[in-house]
Parts: sequence; C-alpha cells; structure tokens
Amino acid sequence: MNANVRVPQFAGQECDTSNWDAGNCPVRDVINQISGKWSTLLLQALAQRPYRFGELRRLVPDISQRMLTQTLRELQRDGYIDREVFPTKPPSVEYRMTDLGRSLFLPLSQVLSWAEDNHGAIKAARVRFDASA
Amino acid sequence: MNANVRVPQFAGQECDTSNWDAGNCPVRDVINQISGKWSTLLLQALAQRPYRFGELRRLVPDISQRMLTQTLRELQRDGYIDREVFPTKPPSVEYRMTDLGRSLFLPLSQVLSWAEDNHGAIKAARVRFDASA
DNA sequence: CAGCATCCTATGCGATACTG
DNA sequence: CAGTATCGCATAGGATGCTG
Repeated sequence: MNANVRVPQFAGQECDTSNWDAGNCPVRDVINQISGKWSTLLLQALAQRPYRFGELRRLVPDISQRMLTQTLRELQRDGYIDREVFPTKPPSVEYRMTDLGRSLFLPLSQVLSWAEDNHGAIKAARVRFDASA
Repeated sequence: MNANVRVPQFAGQECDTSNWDAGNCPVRDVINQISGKWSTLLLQALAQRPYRFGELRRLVPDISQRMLTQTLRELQRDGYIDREVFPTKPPSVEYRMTDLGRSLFLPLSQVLSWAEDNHGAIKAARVRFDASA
C-alpha cells in the first residue's frame, strides 16, 4: 500500500488511497459490494418479487449454499434487501427488496440492459483484437 | 462446476451454467470485465479526455503498473477504448474512449452517481445491521 | 516512456459435512 | 428449511526488476 496520497476518483470524489477499502472512497465502497459474482443476479431476482431461501437456490441452482447465504447477508447489511423470518416449523425465511434496493436497481438495470444489447458488439471487438494480436 | 443446467439469469436471459464464464451468459460476460478493481475508475478518467499512459499513472498513483497495463488492455479488447502509439523517441501512447465506451459510460455513470448520492444511507444501514447482530 | 516477466499474497468462491 | 463451520483452490492483484 502506498503513502498517504489523495487522488481524484469516481465522480470527482477525492479518496484517501492509503485507506482505499475502508469506506472513504464512497463510490468504491458501494460498488465493491455489488460487484460480486452473485449480487446483481440476486438483486435482479428480488426486484421481481420476494423469494424464500430455498426458492432462490432452485432459481439459481449453480450458486453454492455458502455464497447464497453470504451474498444475501451482504445485500441485507447494505440495506438493499430485508430478511423476514416466519416462526413456522421448520422455519421459513423470506427476502424482499427494500426501497433503497429498488432505487439502486433502477440505474443498475440500465447497465445490465446495455450489456445484453451490446454483447454482440463486444464479442466482435474481442475477435478483432485477438486477430490483430 | 455443476451439471448442464440452464437457469433464467440476467435480464431474462438463459445461461448455460455449466459454462458460466465462457461467454454464453451475455450480461455476465460483459459485467465481469468492468467489475474489476480499476476498470470503472479508468473508464471515468477516459470519459473526460484522452490520457497517456504516464498521465494515468500519475492520476491514479495507487494503481500498480501491472494492473494499469492489464486493465487498459482488457478495456481495449472489449472495444471501450482505443490505443494510439505515436512513434516518437521515446514512444508515447495515448488512450481514448470509443463510441462503444461512451455508450456504456452513459448508464454506468448513473450507477456511480447513485453510489455517491446514497453512500450515507448505506453506511447507516450497515451500522444498524452491525448493531442488531 | 511505456511497457513485459516473475514471484508472491490475499481472498473470493466452491465443496463438503453438520445443526436447530 | 435455512442455515453454520471447515477446508481447499483458483485467481485477482501487488511488489520488484528488466527492456526497446
């Protein structure tokens, strides 16, 4: 890690790079959490409707149970989703998106749509790059 | 890796999860590349104006030379930025955003702005979560 | 100036087994 | 059903040294 420098960062913010990950660079502090392998996928699912734990497992069968738990916890911690436990036997737990989560998903879904729309152009760019290299 | 299952994924796309990273899930294929530690930061810099290699180093002094090179190559390969070599002595290289990069940065910058605007709410949510745990 | 090659570490993530 | 606890690996990323 470098010395105590300050650099212009995301959206014109200055960030103390000696403490890069500790939350003083606001944009990175937020982006870090939603850039995990499963975060956006789960956000997209829960943007549709609430889901129970097992439902999410079946919806995304290739997520490990460990990462499902962990990702849900992180999303909950950041305030994007709520977790409600129903004291049945055996217990059931429902996850639902919060208003904050929905307000994030608004611009986020635009990026996802862009990715879908432009996947062809990107694949083409890769072919061109790899051919000329 | 799991068996050959297909699940509904991003933006309603189906993805063969047995080959998850190989590009058959369009959204993930695109998002993977821009979710690196430095990608969005460099995109934001180059959205302002073209930069030379050394300028980017000085702008983001805490990026390692290795990651600057690598991230720029990935962004170039996906078609977001162009690389122009000026045959001076010693050589100088300029990076500039392409139209594709600019069209990506449009929705992407909305997410970055959202992150900046809502950083306080997220930090508060974390405090609440950690207190109740 | 703008890189490439090498080594090394941190950690994100998967696999497996166990529990209230 | 909805988790927790361990272990292990693959890879993202940092540090350092060399080059056209």
